[in-house]
This record gives sequence, structure tokens and C-alpha cells, in this order.
Amino acid sequence: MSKYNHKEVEKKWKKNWEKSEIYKTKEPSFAKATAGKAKYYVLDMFPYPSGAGLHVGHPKGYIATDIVARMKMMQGFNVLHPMGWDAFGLPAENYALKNKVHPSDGTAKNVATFKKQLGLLGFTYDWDREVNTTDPKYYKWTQWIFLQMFKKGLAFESFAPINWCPDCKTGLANEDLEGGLCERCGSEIERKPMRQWVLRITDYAEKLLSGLDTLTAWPEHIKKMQSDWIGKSEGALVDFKIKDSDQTLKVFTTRPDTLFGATYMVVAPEHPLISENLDKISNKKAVQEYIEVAKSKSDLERTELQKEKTGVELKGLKAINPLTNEELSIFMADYVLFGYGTGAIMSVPGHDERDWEFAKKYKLPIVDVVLPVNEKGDVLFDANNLSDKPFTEDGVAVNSDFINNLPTPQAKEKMLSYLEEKGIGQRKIQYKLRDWVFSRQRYWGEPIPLVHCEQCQNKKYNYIILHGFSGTADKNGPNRGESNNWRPWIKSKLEDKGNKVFCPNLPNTFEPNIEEQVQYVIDNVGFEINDGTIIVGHSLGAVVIYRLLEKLNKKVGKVVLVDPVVTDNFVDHERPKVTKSCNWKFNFEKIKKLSKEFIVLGDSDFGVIFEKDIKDLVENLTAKLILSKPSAGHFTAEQEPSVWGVLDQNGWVPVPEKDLPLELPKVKNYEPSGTGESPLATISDWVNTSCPQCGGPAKRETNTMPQWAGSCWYYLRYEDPHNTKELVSKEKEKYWSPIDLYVGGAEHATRHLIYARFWHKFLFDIGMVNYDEPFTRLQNVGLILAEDGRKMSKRWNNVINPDDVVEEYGADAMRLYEMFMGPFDQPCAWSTKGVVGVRRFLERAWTLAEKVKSDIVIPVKTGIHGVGSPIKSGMTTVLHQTIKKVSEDILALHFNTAISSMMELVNEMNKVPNVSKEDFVLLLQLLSPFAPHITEELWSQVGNKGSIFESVWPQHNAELAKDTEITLAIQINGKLRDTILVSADISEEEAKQASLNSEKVQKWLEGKTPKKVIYVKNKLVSIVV
RNA sequence: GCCCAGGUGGUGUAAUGGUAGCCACGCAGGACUUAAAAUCCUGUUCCUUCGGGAGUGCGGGUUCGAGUCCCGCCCUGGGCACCA
Repeated sequence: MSKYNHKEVEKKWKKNWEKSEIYKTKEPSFAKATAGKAKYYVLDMFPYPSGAGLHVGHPKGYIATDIVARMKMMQGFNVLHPMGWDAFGLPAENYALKNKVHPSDGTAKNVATFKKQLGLLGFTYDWDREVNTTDPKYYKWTQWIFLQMFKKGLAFESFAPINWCPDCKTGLANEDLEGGLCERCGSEIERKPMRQWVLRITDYAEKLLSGLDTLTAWPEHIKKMQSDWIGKSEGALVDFKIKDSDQTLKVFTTRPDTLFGATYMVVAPEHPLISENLDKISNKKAVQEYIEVAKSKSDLERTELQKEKTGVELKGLKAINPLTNEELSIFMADYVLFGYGTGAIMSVPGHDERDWEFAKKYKLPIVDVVLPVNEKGDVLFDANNLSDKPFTEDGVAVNSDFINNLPTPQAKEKMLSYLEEKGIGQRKIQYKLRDWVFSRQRYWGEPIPLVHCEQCQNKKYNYIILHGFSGTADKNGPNRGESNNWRPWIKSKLEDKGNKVFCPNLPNTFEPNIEEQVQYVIDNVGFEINDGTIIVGHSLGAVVIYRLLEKLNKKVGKVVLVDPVVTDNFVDHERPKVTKSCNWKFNFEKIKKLSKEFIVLGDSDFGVIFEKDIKDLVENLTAKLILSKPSAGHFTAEQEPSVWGVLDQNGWVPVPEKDLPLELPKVKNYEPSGTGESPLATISDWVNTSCPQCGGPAKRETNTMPQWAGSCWYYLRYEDPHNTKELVSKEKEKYWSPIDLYVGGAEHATRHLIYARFWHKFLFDIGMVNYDEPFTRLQNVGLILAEDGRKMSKRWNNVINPDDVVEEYGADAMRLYEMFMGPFDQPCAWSTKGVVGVRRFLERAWTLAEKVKSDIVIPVKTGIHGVGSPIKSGMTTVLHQTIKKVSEDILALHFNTAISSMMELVNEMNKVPNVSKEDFVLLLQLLSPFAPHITEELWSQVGNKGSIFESVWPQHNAELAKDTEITLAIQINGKLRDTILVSADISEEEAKQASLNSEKVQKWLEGKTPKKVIYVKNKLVSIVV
């Protein structure tokens, strides 16, 4: 037999596989019912094709998924195992700038290099399904998804200060920072007010958080990182009156139970309270100086570690504790962040470390209102016995009037009810998650498919805004009922822009009569209702609109129905009054024709209006449906951005879907300007266009999307990569999704994995996909470090190139080594010596073939199992144990132990003179997912036809895997004293007796009688004396 | 500072509460060879008076029995960064 020549073997089989198309994904015919085979979708996080090419660290995850894919294939699954390129973004652009090639050319070249390198390793990719985020055919759908978000008010223009990287010359999302520095280049980030497109990911905070509970096959620490990142805290907003003023200072607290311990207030330097009251502040100069200093500091400086807290009192301003009516001083300090909560706090130094530190420094009063208790509920020390640290944990309330003696959770609850009852506060949930700054002032990204039209922006409309029933408004405060929700807020916003707004309080909202209310509108509107009129109706107000349109029989410009009543069936305890308000018969056929556009804005919880009614209405009116989670249920909050999002005439008009993709123009000069303008802004041919809405002159948005955009949904495209009508067919998505196994680096925990879940949940909400979580099981791949223990990098000159390893040791040895080097999810340093070790193993397997004699079987009747039992060779037991171990380990991604057990098997086979063909073939099958080329060759050498990957994965036989003899350990007082070889089916009594009979045991017992003898089946006998 | 993961031979590592160190690397000795490489065989946690003794970061505890569980420290890696 010839020597193992990996180059010949690998070349031969790669060619063979290509010819036979063995790795082409076998998609069931969806039309016919042939989809009987179970599917398995195994995915890698697709690579960024950088100019440096692959190093040996990159393929580690790909090898793992390839092994799982091959085993699943042999186990009879329809396997989807695709690969593609995440190619937009800064690194490619910077590389292009440096090397003076256009990013698109550079990317194409890098993709070719990566593909060639991956090709060497013998993966099962079906390249017909390759995706590339920079391909217009692909990013057409990235843009399409963005437009759907825009239309639902989830993408909005913002002018708020954001993170700006002066080096990369672009704005960044919170997720793009690492400890206040740019994650890409390490520059210090500036806070800069800029025009940005922002995605309202915070609308999905709750869904992203609660969804984690369903992801039982995700690593706990990744889920933890995500939930920390979302950072939910439950608490209360509390209003503190400002003394001698009608202003109130609103604070957020998670400890409403400590309200009696609030001894002063603190606001952030940016807080409007300061600018609005400058005249009243007696130490104005000191205050302004502090603000100047705070402004000049970078974010990093402001939050620097171990920094002593600073602040200035706002002298002349006092707040009133709403419970005690005590006067509280107000401070301004930069340890209070303007961007979180209300930008102001009540300071409880007795029970908060930061407040304590500040109070100590400025000698402010400290009051204890919570005391620690033991498990029985006994108070541990009294309130006068102040410790040298604030007590920040749960305990029991003291010095707190009506909540005294209550344990913290109950104290919180009682205080919350009290605050709400008295109208001085309400429950509030806060998240740390920030909205996603989604635009980049750079060239190499997806163009944002929007145009700005001044004509549309400046066009004036006449608005009618109608509410409905408000039966309980007077009884239960401002947020219940219809008389005082977002209508005044929206009215003034629209009027500010020069629109006419008719926003009446309709008559008899306590016991409404629709006909009466319609007549009221007609009589009082004060302008002509025509196709320049936009009518907004909330709840029962929608019903008024149906009748109004019927009665007027005139076409209007737009109708917006906000959580509209449709039938007399909805959730409200005073429903009977509403039921009587009309006859509930509407001619929707007619109504449908009476507005240019209908928009239904529904509460995605369907808490008041039932889903069926909403869906029916949308169908009857062919309306555009926008489901969202309003600030308060049934859109009853005082300010409601989602309603404003629908009404705002900001002049932004989406590029019509039929015109997608909006292609990135190929330009010569794509350097970032640094002014906050994208390089695209200089291409006037491209920028100047016409408005798709009014036909007038318009300008294109010139910012591009961030690198993360394309990777938010690529896994869906693999399921249906050539679809020109949809991003993925729902049928195919239903079959292939969700992803059964997703493998990638842990560094994506709070970036890609949160963004992708967000987009997926959005696609689920608009009905584009069938499942609400994209990745069923997630596994992290551990980094491969260089031989010196550092990260592989050109800078250290320690990069190992996979091409060289493949050349010298072969792809199979490289694959095997990367899986053998340690636990898959753990970082591990590369060792060339280690590659040598697995290469030796492959050579031993190769030479083992010489011993294979198909005509020689060494049958050993097991005896134990009696007549009719299976014939065993000398290898049978260990073989079946190995089949079990390897199959289980591959699924669990414990590749290192799988390989180790195969090494043991080969060592066993090496010890015997002959190996049966049956046994050898089983070994080859187990090894084949790891080392596909060599096993394919040996498979054919021992006389098999076809590919080993078309063979059926072996199953272990539990009976055959059982040892016939076992070694029992004997312990005396916990110390090992002897081992004995016994039959595996030995009884407990026999085992104990045999142990006591052992000579060594006799010697150690020295005639003493054992107190106790413990038998652990098949393991040991423990004797206690 | 807070949270999470982890500390086992010279090295990478393995061990459902049950014989610690499987499988490899390295090293030492031997076989083959004129010689070397390659390959094969043997040994390889430490101490030892060869009976044993000690040993999984350190100190305690639970248990017949702890690398594994509990408590308190130390160290390494990762995440968060004054989020009220």
C-alpha cells in the first residue's frame, strides 16, 4: 500500500465532489408533499472578507459546522449549510483608501481569495446559495426592510447628540463603542449633535428581553449579556413641586419605598430646570461655570473611574418632598446623566452609594429609612446606629409613616399605589438600551432609500382630530379616557408647522351618540373638508369618522385610525354605554372610496380592540396597517411618538419599492468628508432627483447604513437566495427556519445578535416570517491565538496561514487539529507540534487499512448473552462505545473528546493482527465528518462504491457497547486500597463479598469489622471502619 | 467597583459526587539504521526508607467518598462603566 499523500487524496476527492454535486442542498418540492425529510439548518456567522485573507482562526467555526452538517447528512436530514459575505463597512473602505482600489473591486478580490482559501478545506457549502451584502440584488431587500421600518415609524430622523468618531469620521451606535472608545480604531468618542437616522429598537426592548427566556439552547452568559445590555429597571416617576413656582421636577427611581429618605435633589447639568430658572438662582455664575466645564469634558472624562463626585447647589431653588412637604435643596452634578430616566434624581444618601458619597462630601443630611433584617424578619440594628456605608439592599422600612415595618418589595408596592392614587407619580419601566443610530457618513454601505422633498414638507393641511368615549375621565385621572391624551400635544405640534387643526371636545362623551357627534363636527369644523383634509380618529372617534364620511360623501386626503373601535365588541367595563352610541352598521364599500389613503395604527397587544376587528377593518378599507406598542395601552399617553410618526410632514418620502434597489453610485472620490456629510453628498447627479410623491424637486438621503444592516437578515436569504419577488418565500422560510445551530464568536453578543433578533422580530410582526426567534441554538467558538499566546496579527508577525498548513499537513489534519486542540468554545493557542500529532493519527488510520481482511473475521461468541446473540469481533465493544461517544459528542460540539475516543479505537485496532472490514468501515464513517478526504479514499480502497457521505451514519447497539468485565475500585475510609476484575453482571452481595475477600483489604482491615459497606454499581465498593 | 466564566502534570487537556491525569504534545530510554530522520516499543504528577505518603489556586465545611457541592479569600480572562 502506498504512503498517505494528502495532496493527491484531497485533490482527487474535491474534484469528485464537485462533479457529483453531492453537497447541493436538496430542497423539497414545496408544491408536492415530498418534504418528508426532516431539515437541519446549520449556520456560521458569515465572514468579513478583509484584505489580509484568512488565518487559521477563521475556519474553526466553519469546520465545526461542517462536521455537524456531514453527520446530519449521513443521518438522513435535509441539510442547509450555506456561506456568504458580509462585505459592506468601514474596514473594506479603509483598506480601499489605503491601497487605492475602489471598495467594490477590493471586495470582489477579497471574496475570491477567501473563497479559494475556504475551498482548500473541503467544506460542504452549496455555493449556489452564496450571498453577498454588497450585491444590489441582496441589498435591495435590506433597503426594503428599512422602508418597512420607516413606514411603521420605527426609523426616524433625529438631531440629538450622538457618538462621533473623529478618526472614522462617522457617527456610531452605542453598540459600536468599547469603554467609551471607538470599537474600530480606538479613538476617543465625541458627543456631537448631528442629523441621524435612528431605528427605534427600544420599542422592542421588552420583546427582546422576554424572548431570551425561550432560547433554552443559548449559552447562559450570552443571554445574560443581552439582558444586561437591555437593562430593564422597574420603578416610578415621582413629581416634586418647585417651591414658589408651578413647575415640577420629575425624577425616576427604582426605590420609591425610600421616598421618606430623600434629603436633596440632583439634576444633570443639561437639565432644562437650570436654564428656565437662571434668574432665580443666586449663585448663577458658579452654576454657569460648572456647566461650561461639564460641556468641555469628553464623555470618557466625565465618567472616569474613581473620580470624586462634584456638583454645585442651585441656590434659590427648592423642591418639596411630596410626602413630607419638607423643603429640599437642589444640586446640579455630572454624576446624574441627562440621557437616562428624567435626567434628575431624588437623592437618598442612606440607601444609595453615589448619593452617600456626594452627601458626605457636601455634608448633606443622611436619613435611614430601610434597615437590614435577618431571615426571620428581625431588624438587625436600629436607625440611630448608622454604619459607615449606605444600606442598599432590601430590608424593612422605618421612619416612613404608612409603609413602616413593611419589607422592601411590599413597601415599594404600597408606595406605588399611594403615588398613583394621589397623582404624584406613576409606575415606570426604564431601559438602558438606546435607540440604534443607523446612519453612517461614509461611502461603502447601503444607500438609505429616502428622498427629501421640501414641497411636501411645506404643504399645509387641515386636520380634524377626534376622540370618542371618555366616560371615566373625571374619576380616574388624566391618563384614563379620551379627553386628555396626546391630542393637545399633536395639535400644537401641527399648528407650529402652520396647519389648521380642528380638535374638539365632542359633546356627551360620557354617554355618546355618534349621530350627534358627527353633526357637531360638521357644524363646528370651520374649514371646508376636502382632499386636503386629514382626519384622525382615536378609539370611538374612528366610528365618528366612518359615519362622517358616509354622510359627507366627499373624498378626503387621508384618514388615520388610532386603535379604532370597529364593532361594539371590545374590552371596556363601560361598554354598554358605547354600544348604545350607534347602530353599528357601516358601508365600508362606500367609505373605502372616500379617502386617498387609510392608515390603521393598532396596539400590538390588542389590549382593548380585538385583533380580528383590526384585521377586518384593514381588509375592508384596504388600509395600511401599523402595529406598535404605544407608550401607554390603547394610545392613552399624553405624548405618543407613534401617532406623530404617522402625521409628521417632515418631507421624507420613501423611494417606491418598485425602484429598489437604490444602487450605490460608483464614484472616484469616496473619502469621508469629516463634516458630517456623506461623500455621496458631492455627487449632484445622484443627489438631485424628483419626489416620488409630488413630482417636485427632491434630494436623496446621502448617509448610508451601518455595517450591521446586511447581517441582520442574511440567514433568511440563504433559504431562498434567488427570489426576485420577496426577501424570502414564506413557504421556504417555514420549512428551513429557524436555524438549528448557529456558530460564531461571543463578541457579537450585544451587537449582531441583538440587531438580528430585533429585525427578525420586526419581520415577524409584519408577517414576513413564521417564527419570532431566528436562532434556536447558539454556540460560541473560542478564539485561536498565535503560538506566542497573543492574538494573531500582522503587527506581531505571528499569523499562521491555513494555506501553508494545508500544503504541509493536509486539510484533514488541519480540520482535525482545530477540533482537537481543546474545548470548542474556549480560546486556545496554536501549536504546530499539535498538528503533527493528529497527522500521525491519520497516518496510523491509513496504515490500518493494510490489516483489513474482508474474509477474516475473528468471531467471538460472547457467551454471556447466550444463543442468538450477535457475533462480536474483538473490537465490537469498544467500537460501539465509540459510535455512541462520537455521535453524542458531535451534536454537543465536544469534538476534542470525540477525536480522543477515535484515537483510542485506532490504538486498539493497531494492537491486534487483523481488523475486519466491517469494523474498519465503521471507524471510517465516524471519522469522515472530521477528515472527509482521507476517509473517502480509504472507503473506496477497501472496496466500497459511491461516496462515504451517501452511506448511513452508524448507530450504536447498547447491548454490544456493554463491557463484559469491569474493574471495581475498593476504598477503605475513602482511600483506594485495591481494584478487582469482576464480571459486569455481578450482584451487589457478590461484589461486597469479593471486596472483603481481597488480600489487601484483609491486610488494611487488621481484623476490624466494617461499620458500613457501600456499593456503587459498576464502579466501586467503599468500606467504612 | 459590580456581574459572568475559569484556575488540574513541563504543555494542550480528560474526568454523570465514585480508581485524578484519558487522548495528545514534549521529554527520557530502547528497537531498527553505518549514522540521522521517520517509524515502532517502554517510561513519564511529586516525594519516598519502595511499605507507602502527598496532590486539581489558597483556607475552611458537607459527605463513606469532593477537581466536581457550600462558605471565605487569591489570581486569570470576559462583560458593564456613576443607568438612580
